[in-house]
Amino acid sequence: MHEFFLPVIQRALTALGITTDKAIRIEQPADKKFGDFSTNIALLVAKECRRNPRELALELISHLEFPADTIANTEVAGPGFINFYLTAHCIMRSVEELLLMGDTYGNGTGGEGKKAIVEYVSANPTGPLTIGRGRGGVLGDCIANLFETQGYRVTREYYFNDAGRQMQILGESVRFRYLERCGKESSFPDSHYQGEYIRDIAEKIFNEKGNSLAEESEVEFFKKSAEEIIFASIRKTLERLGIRHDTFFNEHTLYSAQGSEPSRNSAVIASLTEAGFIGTYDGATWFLTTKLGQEKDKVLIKSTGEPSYRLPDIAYHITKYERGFDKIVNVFGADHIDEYPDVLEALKILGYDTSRIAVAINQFVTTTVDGQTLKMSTRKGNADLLDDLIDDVGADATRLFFIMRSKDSHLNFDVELAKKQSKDNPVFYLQYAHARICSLLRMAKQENGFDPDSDTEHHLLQLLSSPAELQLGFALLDYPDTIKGCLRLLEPQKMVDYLHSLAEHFHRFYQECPILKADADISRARLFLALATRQVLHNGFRILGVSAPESM
RNA sequence: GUGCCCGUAGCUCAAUGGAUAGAGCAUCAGCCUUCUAAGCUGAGGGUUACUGGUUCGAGUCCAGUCGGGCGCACCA
Repeated sequence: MHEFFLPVIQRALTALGITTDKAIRIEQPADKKFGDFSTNIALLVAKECRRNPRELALELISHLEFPADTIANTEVAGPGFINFYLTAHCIMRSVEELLLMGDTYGNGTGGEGKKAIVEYVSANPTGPLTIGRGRGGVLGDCIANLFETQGYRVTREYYFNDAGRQMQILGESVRFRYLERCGKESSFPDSHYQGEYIRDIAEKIFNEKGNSLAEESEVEFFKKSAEEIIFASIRKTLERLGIRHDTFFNEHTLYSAQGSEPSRNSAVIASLTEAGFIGTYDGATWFLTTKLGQEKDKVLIKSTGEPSYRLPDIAYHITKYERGFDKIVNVFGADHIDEYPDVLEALKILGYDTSRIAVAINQFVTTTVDGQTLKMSTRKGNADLLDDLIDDVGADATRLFFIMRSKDSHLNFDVELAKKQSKDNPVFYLQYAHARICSLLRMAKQENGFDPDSDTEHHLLQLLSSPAELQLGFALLDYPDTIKGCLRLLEPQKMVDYLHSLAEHFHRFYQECPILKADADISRARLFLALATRQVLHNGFRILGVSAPESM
């Protein structure tokens, strides 16, 4: 609805000869007695105009010109708010349009012709996915979905490294377990991966190779096998949540020279050297971030000659620019919080427009079972596995629980609650609304021959006028703005809240307004309203990646 | 010590600088001979951790204090 009000208010301001750099904002008052929509523009500009805000608001009102039969009333209230009340006609007209748009309702055009990349999960294949990773995975997936609604061509990317030290340790861990399996003495180090899955991998190798590798001192085979097996399991887990990446970017490709061209890592060092931000001391090559006011310089190439993770990270981001992405979104957990500012600084120095980059950081997940908090660590092998959680509570609850809290808040995942097949579980409240509508439509077809595909007299909606009907209709109009709000903040949680409140409006409407038992025209009008609600629930569920059950 | 996040009802969490701080769960009281009661209606429950500041207006912004989480490697 923002698009509806903004130009009208802007014209009124111009008519009064007021220019301001303050953004006009349209908000929805919490309390309906302050209107369906409201603006504080008079309060904002009053000062610079040296005017009384109320008087200014009154004058503004007289210059507002809305299309016929859309605004029932405009008033000035409080210190100078301007409150607007929509007509029933306006609300139901919009619901009619919604029905015509169907699956595309809520979509925008802001991203047409643009490319976006969303990078998420990006776990190295050292072990099965943990619950903590799941939160970032679902968050990233939803963000990608949100960008698609605006017309962006979205690439979902997974960045990984199969060459670092952690992978080496992984290989060694498997080798130790394998030797144990062969009946040999092995002193498994505390520093290595303790998880049961290491034994499973060793077992698998033993079953295929017997003890033929017992004398093998090279760890390479064990590492490679482990990587393959673990990666397959990660992808399988993600698939269960409906998360599919388009591209898997191997960090190691940044290390090797391309024909006569130097490696991407070297190219970064060369450019940063040219810019004067590279120094060498203590046997290492440093990014001179102290020049940018930071406390310490950051190592780009270790004294061993290997790049630290920062260098390929910078090189990696350059590829995102070179691949032509207009919007670059990175999703990661709070433990990587210190990582990206250096990357941004380097990109800035190298002349890249870092305003294209948006970073979504999700805080940690603590899992509680029976009120007990579980602490996790992949290394120690006592991690909560994402797979186990999905087994326990199902994919829908897993996804919804991960995004029903703001990404900035520490998520308390109550496994007992998510497991409950009862109304305590918020997943059911949303899905129930959808199932209820489907059931209603089935019955309408059976008993009254109502068929949404051929029955298109949507104008009957104009017959509806009760508060429950209008409030539901009004809630439906919020959906497009909700998407935009989610995108602005990279925060799908707002969609969960919105859908919850939409479901609430529907249930109230359902309670108060007989649908199949009403007079023929009213009955059809209410069916259209229910149909529109189902459409919006359906569209919203698709963004969240939650299923829309037709019966429960 | 320092960087980032958080501190809001008994619990889990909302609230683009706006008007009387809201939901769910839990507690209590109502609503099914009627389209799915996995629902609806109502009640109680708050010094928004604390202290200052900015402004017409602060849970929100700024400074400080106190608590909790996560980082602070020549690991990723």
